[in-house]
Amino acid sequence: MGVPEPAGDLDPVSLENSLIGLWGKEGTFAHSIDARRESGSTFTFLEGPPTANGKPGIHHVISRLFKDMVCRWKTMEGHVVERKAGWDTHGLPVEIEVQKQLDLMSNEAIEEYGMEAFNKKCKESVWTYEEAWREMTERMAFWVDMNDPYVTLHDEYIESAWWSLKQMFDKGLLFRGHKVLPYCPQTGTSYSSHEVSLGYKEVSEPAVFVKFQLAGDDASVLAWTTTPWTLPGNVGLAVGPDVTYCRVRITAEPSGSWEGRGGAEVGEELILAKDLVGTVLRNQIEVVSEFTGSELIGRSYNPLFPGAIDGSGHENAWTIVGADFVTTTDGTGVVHTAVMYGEDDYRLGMEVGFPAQHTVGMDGKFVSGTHEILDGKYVKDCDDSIINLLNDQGQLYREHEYTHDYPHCWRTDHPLLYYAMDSWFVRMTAVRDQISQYNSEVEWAPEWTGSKRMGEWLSNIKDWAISRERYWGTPIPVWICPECGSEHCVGSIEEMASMKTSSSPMPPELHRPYVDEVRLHCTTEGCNGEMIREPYVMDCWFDSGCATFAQWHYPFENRDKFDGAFPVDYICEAVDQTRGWFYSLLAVSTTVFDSICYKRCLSLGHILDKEGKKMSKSKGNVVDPWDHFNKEGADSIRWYMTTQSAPWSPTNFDPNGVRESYAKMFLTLWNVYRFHVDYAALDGFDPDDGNTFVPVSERSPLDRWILSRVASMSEEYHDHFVAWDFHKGGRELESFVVNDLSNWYVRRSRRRLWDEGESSDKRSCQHTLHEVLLIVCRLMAPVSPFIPDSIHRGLMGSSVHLADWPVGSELVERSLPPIDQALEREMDLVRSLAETGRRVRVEAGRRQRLPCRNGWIVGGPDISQFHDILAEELNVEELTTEDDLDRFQKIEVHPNRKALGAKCRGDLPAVLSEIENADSEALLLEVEAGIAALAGYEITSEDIEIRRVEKEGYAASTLSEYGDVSLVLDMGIDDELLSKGLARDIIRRVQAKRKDLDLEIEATISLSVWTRGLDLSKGDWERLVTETRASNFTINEGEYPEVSEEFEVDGVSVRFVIS
RNA sequence: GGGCGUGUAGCUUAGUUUGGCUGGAGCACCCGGCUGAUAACCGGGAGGCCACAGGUUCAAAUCCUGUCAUGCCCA
Repeated sequence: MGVPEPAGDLDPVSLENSLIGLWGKEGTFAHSIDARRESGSTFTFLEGPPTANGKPGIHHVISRLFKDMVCRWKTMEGHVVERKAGWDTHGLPVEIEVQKQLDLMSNEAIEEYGMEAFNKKCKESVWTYEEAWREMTERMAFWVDMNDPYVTLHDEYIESAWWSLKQMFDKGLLFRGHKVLPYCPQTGTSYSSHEVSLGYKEVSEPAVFVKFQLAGDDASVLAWTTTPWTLPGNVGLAVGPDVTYCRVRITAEPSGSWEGRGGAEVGEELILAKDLVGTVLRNQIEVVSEFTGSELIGRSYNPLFPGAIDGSGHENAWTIVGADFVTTTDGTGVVHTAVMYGEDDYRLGMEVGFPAQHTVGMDGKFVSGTHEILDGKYVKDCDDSIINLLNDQGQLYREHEYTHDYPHCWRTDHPLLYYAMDSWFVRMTAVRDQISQYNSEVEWAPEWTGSKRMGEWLSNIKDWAISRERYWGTPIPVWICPECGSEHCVGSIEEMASMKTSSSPMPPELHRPYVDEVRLHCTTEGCNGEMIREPYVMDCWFDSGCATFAQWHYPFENRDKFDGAFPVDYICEAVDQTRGWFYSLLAVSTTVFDSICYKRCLSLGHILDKEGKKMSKSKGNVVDPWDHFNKEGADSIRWYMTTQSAPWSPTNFDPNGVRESYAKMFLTLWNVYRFHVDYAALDGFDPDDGNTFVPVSERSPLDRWILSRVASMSEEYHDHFVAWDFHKGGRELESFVVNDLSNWYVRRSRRRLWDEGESSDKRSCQHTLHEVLLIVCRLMAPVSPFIPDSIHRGLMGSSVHLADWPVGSELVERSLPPIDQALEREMDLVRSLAETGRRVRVEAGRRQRLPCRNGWIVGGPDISQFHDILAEELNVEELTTEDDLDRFQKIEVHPNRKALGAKCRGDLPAVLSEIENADSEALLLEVEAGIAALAGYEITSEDIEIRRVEKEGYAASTLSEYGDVSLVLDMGIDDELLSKGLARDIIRRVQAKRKDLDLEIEATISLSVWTRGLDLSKGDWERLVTETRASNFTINEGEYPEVSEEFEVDGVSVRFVIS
C-alpha cells in the first residue's frame, strides 16, 4: 500500500456518490460474494418483495438497512451471501391505482374498458417507481442484485406458484367454499381488511328486537340485530348452551314513553337471556320459568319471511342451535343467524347444516321471491319497510338507534355489506399443529413477535381464502367441467398445453384474460365436457409466500440452488408483516414442503414522525430520504437509524438526530483519520515497512491501552450483534470513537506526531492509529458502508467490504490486539483524576493555565506509568504519590446547634464563640476523652460535627469508585509559576490569532510582545517563540503600536503584534 | 371491540428481564474553563408527578390490576 495521501475536508455527499461509482466500476458487490466462494458456507437471505407502484420513503430505508447490515456482516464473517432482488407486482393496490387513473370505478367499467387493456395498464403501473426504487436502493447502499430480480408477474414465477397450489390440491388441502367479506355492491368489489380499515365510520342505524314465534308454543324467542336487511335471510337462532334463559309473561302495558314502533300484548310470553331482561324489556313482567340454553336447542320456529329461502333438505332450518360465540354482553342472548351475511353465521351454518342461499344479489338488491315489497330494492333502503312489516305481523318488540363503527367503501362512501362470496380455500386448520411447531423453531427477534403475535394468531388459525374476484393477479389454475363437475388443478404450463382442447389458443402469458380462454378436456372417463377455468386470481400474499422456490422457478429449474437455500437463513421486514409475508411464507412451506421456511426473522418497528404519529401523505409529515442523502449522507442516516432505538421499537424520526450522527460519529472519525494520514503523509509513514514497525509490547502504555480498548469494544460490539442488539453495539462503538479514541488517545498523542525527527514513539503512535482505525472501519462497515470504506481504502488500498470481521468467526481469523484489563482500569482512573483536577481548580478558583507546583495522589492502584500524562492534564510541575492524607488535611470541629441549643439555651452564643476560638484538634481530643467543657457545659460527641478540610494552600477531591483515591493540588503561587502561566496564556492568544489569519501550520511569523506587571522568564519566552513558530521576535522592545492585540490576566496586561 | 407493542427532562433515549445508592446520557439552553481540536472537548447549572390511578413490598421507573395516549394486526 505505501504512504497514505492526506485526507482533506469531509464532504459526505460527494464521497458517497463517488464511492457508488467506484463500487460499480470495480464490481465490489459481486467481488465481495465471489471472494468467499472457497469457504463453501452460505448464508441465505430472502428479500421481501416491495411493490414499485409507490414512491419509496424513509420507512423503506430502515428495512433495507437491516437487511443489508446483516448480509454485509455475515459476508465479512466469511459466508457466501447472495442477495436476489424481488418485485411484488400483483394485487388489489395495483388495480386500484389503475382504476383511479382511468376512472373505472366498478367491475362493469373495467370489463367495458377491456380486461386485456386493463391488465396491460396494471403491468405498466407496477414499474412506475422502479427507477425511484433503484436510485434509492443504490444511494443508500443496499447491496442486492437488481439486475436479475424475481418478479411475481413472470410466467416462470407463476408456474412455480401453480406447481405449489397443485401440491396442496393433491394433498386435499384446497377446497371451494364461501367467504364472508365486506362487499361494496356499487363497485362490485369485496375488500381486503386492509382497505376496509381505511373506511370505518361511526354511524347510527336502526336496531331491532324481533319476536320469533316458536312452533307449537305460545312463546316467542326474542333476538336482536343491527342489520334488519339480513332478517329475510334468517335460517336459525343461536343460543349459548350454558347461558341461563327465562320465559317471561307481560303483565302490564308499558308506562309512558315507548320509543318507536313495536310492542307486546299483556299476557304475551317471551324468551331471552335472564341477565338481559332488565336492559331489553320495557314492560312489567313476571318470570314464568328459567332454564339453560341447551333446553332450547332443537326447537323450531316460524320463518319471518316464508318462501324467501328454500329450506327443503335442511332439517335444521329455522331451529334453535347452540353456539359458543353467544354472549350476554349485548342483544338478548339469542343470535339471529343469516348464513350468507356474517362470518360467524356462515361458519355456524356450515357446521349445523343451514341452507346457504342468498336473499341479496351481487347488486345489493333483494332477489326476486324474497318478499313482494322488498324484491329488487337496495337492501339499505329497506330498513324502514322491514321494520314496518315486522310491526304489522306483530313480530317487532322494539326498535332503537344504535351507534357503532361500521365499514364503508373508501371509494363510494357507501356502507359495505358482509356478504358470502364464492371462494377457494387452503385448509390451514388441517395443519395447525405443524405450523405452530415450525413457528416455534424460528429464531424471532424480538422473541414476542414469534411467540405472542404470531403464536396467538396461529392458535386461532382459519382456512386461508386464496381466491379473489379480480383481474390482475396469478390466475387460479383450477378448471371445472360444467358437464360432470369434476375439478382439475394444473401444475405446469406443459400440463396445461397437453390437456387443452385443440380450439383453445395457447395463452401468450399466464394472465387473464388469455388463460380464461383455455379449455381443458375433462379428465373424467367417459365425459366429453370441456373444463372451464375458475375465474379467480390468487391472493397476492400467496404469490409472495412462494418466493423461496418461485424466485428460482423451482422445481422446473435451479433445483440445486433451491436445495442449497431452503430454508433461508434470514428475512427481515416491518412488524406489520407478521400476518402478511411472515405468515404466507410459513403457510406455504408448511403445506407444500412440511418444513420451516426461514431460520431467523427480524421484525422491525415502524418509523413514526417526531410526535410519534404515523407518517402519511395527508398529514404532510412524511420524510423524504433524499433530504438527508443530499445533506448528511446515507452513512449518517444508517448510523442514526441503527443506534437510535432497538430495531423492533417504533422510532420517532428526528431529522436533527441524523445531523447529530453526522457531527458526532462521522466528523469525529474523519478527523481522527485525517489527523493520522496528514502526518503520515508528511512523515512518509508506511505501515507495511517492516523496518519502522514497533511490536505492541514495545509501545507506550497509552498505545497499549487504546489497543486493548478497541479489542474489548469489538467483542462487546460483536456480542450485541449476535443478540440482535445492533443499537447497543453502535452506541458502544460511537462512544469508543468519540471518547476513547478522539478525546483521549488522539488528544494525548498530538504532540507525539509533531515530532519532526524519526522516533520509535512516533512510529508506535502511527502504527497504533493505523491498526485501531482499520478495526473500527471493519466493525462499522455493515452499518455505514461508505465512509469506513473510504478510510479503509486510504489506509489499506482495498475495500473494507472485502475485509474479514475483526472478531473472527468459524471461517475467518480473529485480528484483534491483546486485551489488558488492568491497564484499562488504570487509564480509567487516570481520566477520572484529570476530570477531578479540573473540578478542583474550578472550586478553588485556580485557572487551568496557571501551573501548580505540586500534585499528590493518595491511595488507589499504582498509576505511575501515567504520571507524566496526568501531570500535563492537571498542569502540575510535579506529581507524586503520597500515603498520608493527613499531611494535607486538618480537623475542624463545628457545633451541632440543634443538640447544643437544647442543652445550653440562653448560653448558646457563648458556647458557640468558644468553639470557634478553640483549637479543633485539642478540643476533639478532650471530647474523645470525655473531659471537654466549655462555658460551664460538658461537650459530648453529639454536640459537635467533625469535618476534614484541606489545610491552607491545598485543594483536594476524593473519588470513591476505585477504593478511595484522592487528588491534592498545591495552591501556592510564585513568580516562576506566574511566568509559566502567563507564557501559556500568550501562546494560546497567539495561536488563536494565527488561526484567525488562516496561517499554514508550518508558516513562521514575526512576533512582538509587551507585558506590564510581570516579566517572562527567559526559558518561558524561548518556549513561547518555538511554540508559535516565530522567526522574528521581540519582547518589551520600544513602545507598542496603537493597533495591537491586548488582553489582561491576573492583573498583568499584555499586548502583542504578529505578522 | 379483541390481540401484541410503546409511553422516562423541551427533543432522542439508558435503566424494566433479576425491585435496592441521589433515575443516567446526548442534543438544545445558561455559567465557567480548555483548545493549532471538529458542527469538537471539559467542569458546573437549570430542566423529571419515570403517562395516570390503585395494589403487592421494609423498598416500585422496574412486579400485579385498571385507565388514558399512541402504533401494528384482527374485527
